[in-house]
Amino acid sequence: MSEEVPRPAERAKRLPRAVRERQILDAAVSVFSRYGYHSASMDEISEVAGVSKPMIYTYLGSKEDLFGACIRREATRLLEAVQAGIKPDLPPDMQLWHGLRAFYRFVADYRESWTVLHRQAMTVGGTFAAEITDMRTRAIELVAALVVSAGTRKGLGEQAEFSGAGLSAALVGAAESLADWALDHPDVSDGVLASWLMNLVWLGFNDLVEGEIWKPSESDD
Amino acid sequence: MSEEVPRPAERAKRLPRAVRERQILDAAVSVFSRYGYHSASMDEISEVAGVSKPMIYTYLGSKEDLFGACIRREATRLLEAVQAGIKPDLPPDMQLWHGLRAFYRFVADYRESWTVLHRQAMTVGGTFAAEITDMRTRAIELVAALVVSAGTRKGLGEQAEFSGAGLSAALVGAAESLADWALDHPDVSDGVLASWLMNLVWLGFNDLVEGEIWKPSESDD
DNA sequence: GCGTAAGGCTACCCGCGAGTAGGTAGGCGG
DNA sequence: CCGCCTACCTACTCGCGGGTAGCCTTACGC
Repeated sequence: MSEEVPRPAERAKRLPRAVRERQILDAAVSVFSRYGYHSASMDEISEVAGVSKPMIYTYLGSKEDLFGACIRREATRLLEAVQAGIKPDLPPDMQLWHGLRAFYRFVADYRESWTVLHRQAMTVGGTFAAEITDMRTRAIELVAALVVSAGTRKGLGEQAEFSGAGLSAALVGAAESLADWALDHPDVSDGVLASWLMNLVWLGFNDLVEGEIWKPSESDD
Repeated sequence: MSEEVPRPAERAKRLPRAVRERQILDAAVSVFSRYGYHSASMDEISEVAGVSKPMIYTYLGSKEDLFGACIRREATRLLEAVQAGIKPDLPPDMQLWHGLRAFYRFVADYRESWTVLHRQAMTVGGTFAAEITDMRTRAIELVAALVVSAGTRKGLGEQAEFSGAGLSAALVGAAESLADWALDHPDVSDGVLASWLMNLVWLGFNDLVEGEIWKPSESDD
């Protein structure tokens, strides 16, 4: 049988480093998103990647390094996706709406990325939690800027700024939570999700800005 | 020195089982809340509890059992705290407000409990995640019932019910996120937190119910 | 006082998984 | 056609931490 088998590329061999790194990161994100940082084993990641364990260590370093690389890649993706969706010269509510749509589109398209970023990254003590918290803080501040901008534009200054940070934190949490909910309801489009949130909070903001506030009907307790 | 030391309870010894179980659970909640399930070691828990490791195993079983016991105790505490705060014969918005206040009071008083329930319980694959998700779902359904009740009371039926589940998920997420935010701002009282949320969402709901809806100003894209 | 059961401990086992040593193979310059 | 560098693997080490075997000791009943 001197005939050479004509398909030597079934299990692709001898690929350039960049390609392998991509494969490894893809596998790592997938495994981390399913099991979380601690329960994920390097053996399983290497298996999913179709690569042996030492490859991972030579290319991406330790488990923590690998996880960091995942986090950073997915965070960048998310950030770029949202920024690409925003049109900076629109009024605040439209900016928020477009940002939300882009966000939900991203979550739907890359659910593993979202899971790793949102759920798993907090479970690794130390650096990554801080990094994620930082990203989240920036998102909150961005939203707060929109809200305050809308507030001052309408003339209400002090109160909007005071409660702005808390409200924005709440809004970001609402958006995240709705994203998780949407994972179980894939038939609901990103436009509908964004609209729900806008209806929920923006009308609330609007009323606040107009000076209408809710307060307990009787001041018992 | 035949004189007996009158305070034999400095390093208390030979305590009844119920007391030890309490100490162990307290220590476990504290350690789990700091490090998460996987990174927490039984050795550290035993050290914090002031008790040796075998005690934990004889009294509370395996690590997973111990964590389960923590989750269940803290969940019960939270549930009872919120239920104690609710007055069932008030109108929906007041019920929600009282529930929120009780919730934020609990989070402030037992921040470790909250951390374990909210952050760490999801990181243990399987049963506990399901249990927590279940609790959360019940909370969402409860809120949804309030919202729909307020909606139908005002005459709007179909639309409120349709988006009710998603909106409630968002609201619960907002409440949780604001709870996390409040952990870093202990000077903000539970009443203020609850009021912020009410202003944010209830006014939004109100507008929805009244038929006023937000929509993108121009239907580009 | 003295048996006995319940409270409590020290000192160990052992599997799992992160990380590595050292060797093989295939392509490319010369 | 030959060396050699780089892609790549098999097969190991080793420490951490969950879990346990077996022993000590104090209080209390009789």
